[in-house]
Amino acid sequence: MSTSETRWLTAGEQQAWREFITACQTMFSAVDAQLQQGAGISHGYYEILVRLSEAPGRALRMSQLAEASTSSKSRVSHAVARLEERGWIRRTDCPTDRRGQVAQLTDEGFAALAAAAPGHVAQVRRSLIDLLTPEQLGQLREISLTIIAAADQPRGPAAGILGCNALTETSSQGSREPERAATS
Amino acid sequence: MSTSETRWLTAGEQQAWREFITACQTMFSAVDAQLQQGAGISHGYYEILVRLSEAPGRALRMSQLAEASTSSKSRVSHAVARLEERGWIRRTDCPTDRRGQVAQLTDEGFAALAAAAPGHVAQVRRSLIDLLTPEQLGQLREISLTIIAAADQPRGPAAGILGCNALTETSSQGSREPERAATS
DNA sequence: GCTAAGTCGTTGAATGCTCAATCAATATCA
DNA sequence: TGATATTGATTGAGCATTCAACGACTTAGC
Repeated sequence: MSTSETRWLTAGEQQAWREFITACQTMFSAVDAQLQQGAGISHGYYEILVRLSEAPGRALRMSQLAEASTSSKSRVSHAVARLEERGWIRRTDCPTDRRGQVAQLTDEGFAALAAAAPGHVAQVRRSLIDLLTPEQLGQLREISLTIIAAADQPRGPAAGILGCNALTETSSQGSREPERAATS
Repeated sequence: MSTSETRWLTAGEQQAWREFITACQTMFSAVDAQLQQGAGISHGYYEILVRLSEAPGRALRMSQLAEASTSSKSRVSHAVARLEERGWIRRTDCPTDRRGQVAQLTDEGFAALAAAAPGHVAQVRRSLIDLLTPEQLGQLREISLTIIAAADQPRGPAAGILGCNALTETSSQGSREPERAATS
């Protein structure tokens, strides 16, 4: 509700934003398509299987699984239900908390994951890793960590005198055409 | 079908990949949430409106709209149908090709976009632009363009002697545990 | 001109995600 | 202890996206 003037994106910022979106779209759709084709599974489901496979006993509480795969409880609940139908995951009652459920990767699930992994890794190389120099990979890591850190502590409007904008020059273009500033 | 050994990701590569995924998830979900809350619209739909707003006459053929928003014809078809129900887009027959349809942003649609833009831009700043130094923004652009370019010409297995992997050291860890190599 | 092939766009089914509502079990606290 | 709040997880409705199939039209080749 603040009355502050909108700081529209500069041309360069806008380009960066749009190119970034396009890159993500093409990359993730390629990864998704490969997994769908090679393993009949979406990337989201694949992540769930991976997190389980890495957990002790290949088992996790539903909440922990949700957190580990950075997704909602609801999503995990639905997904695990589907994966249970396939026989890749088994759900059991948690012994220490009678509200809880424990999702465990079955041997079939583990085998399916092991079968899917090589094709997926190859795709990840093709779509990202092998495209970048080691320097670029480091830069990307740095950028990713910055984004994640900012999301973890979403500081409100008052974040010190300079706020989080200290590094960027204000564009202050006045009121531009909405077309040019809508950013995507 | 090739019998080549899988080149698993190194620890650093794996970290980079996962952090990148997490960053994208958190960032896009924040952007999506803001748009949903502020304008009752998903980011995908917002993009469609933006592309139309930038087109001459605020109108585009369905196919061009699909291409401009890097999405499938089917998706655009469904989305435009929904946006037409809201009165934000109007569909008319194409005068030069009787198979074609032209989607045009209505005044209501343009007004809705103009109303949504400031909040969206602010969110994009908060979630990405203002978090990065100008150098980092440049690096991100470079990386994005590389990814996009690679997707445009998905060269087959034979891409010259060195292929596209010339820049990366082979990890060649033998057959690791599937858990450690599945990458997410 | 006529057929074959390709393009434009829509449709419906299947799948996955989000949101709000719900139930059951546990924590909190007076 | 008893009332209330909180947490763990599921459910179902609603919506977006994908995929394959289709109908309509156009283009290319002969």
